[in-house]
Amino acid sequence: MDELLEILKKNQLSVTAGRKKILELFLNSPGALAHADIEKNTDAAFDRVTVYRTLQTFVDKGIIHNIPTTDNSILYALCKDNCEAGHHHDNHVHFICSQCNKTICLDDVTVPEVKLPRGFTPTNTQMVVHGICGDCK
Amino acid sequence: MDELLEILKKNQLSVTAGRKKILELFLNSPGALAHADIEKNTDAAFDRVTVYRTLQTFVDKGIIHNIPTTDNSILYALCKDNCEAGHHHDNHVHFICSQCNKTICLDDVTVPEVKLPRGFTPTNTQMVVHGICGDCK
DNA sequence: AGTATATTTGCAATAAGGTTGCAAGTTTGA
DNA sequence: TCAAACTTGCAACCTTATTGCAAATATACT
Repeated sequence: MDELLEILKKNQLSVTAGRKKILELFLNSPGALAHADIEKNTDAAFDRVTVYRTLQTFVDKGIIHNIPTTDNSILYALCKDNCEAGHHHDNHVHFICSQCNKTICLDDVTVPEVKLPRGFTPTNTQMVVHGICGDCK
Repeated sequence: MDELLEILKKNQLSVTAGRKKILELFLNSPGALAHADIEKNTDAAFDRVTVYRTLQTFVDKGIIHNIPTTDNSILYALCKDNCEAGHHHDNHVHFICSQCNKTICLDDVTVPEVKLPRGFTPTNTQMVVHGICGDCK
């Protein structure tokens, strides 16, 4: 069975053209995508609202997760491991290239633990590294 | 001399009511502030545009830095150390409390180094820990 | 202190990003 | 194939952010 369909089925989502296309974009992208990237890559075939709702649905189901950014934008990337709804395992480091501006999931680089001051209880840690990626060097 | 004035002078900024008030807010806040927080705490005495421009000026001068967030908002916090324009040293961890929603600079917790895959050159790393802070426990 | 220059502010208009309600269109499963 | 459930697109709306320009303010100088 096609990987696309498999993912949608597994998450009990009905299969629509929009969801297939957007999920395909994520599967073919090495890094993260913003709402704007998706609109661009679909030639505006889908309504803005549909894209927003599809992304939200995917986040809710644990298919994608979002990445913190300093500028006012939301980036989304595939959850590589077995994320389930409401229970993510995206404990890898994200890399943002200052040159090409791409965001890449470093799936093999795990976020290290840090010792927090007394009283603080961590539940989830995110790490974003800025720099120059291999392609831009 | 007043700390407020000292900071503004040191950065060659003319001293205005807005800049004084906004800088004062940061000096009195244990954590990060969003644009909205500032508007709220100044009783809208200053135009929205002025607040945006003041924040941008402070970032440019290295007085404050911004913190990456997952939701679509920009948070700003004071640079504690000797940041200069274009050259920041905010290598500490940020903590966001899931309960009270405050963002706190953990000035004593340094961002650890991570080993990146071949080809990647880091320039700056940010780390955000989500969890429950001491006050909310 | 008074004044000229440079800087900053506020307003209005505009743009960008995101959300909601609802009717029409699709998908699913019997 | 058909009905129920879900998804989409449209329109309207809201929030957040940016820009140009004239009025107001701060600074530096005499």
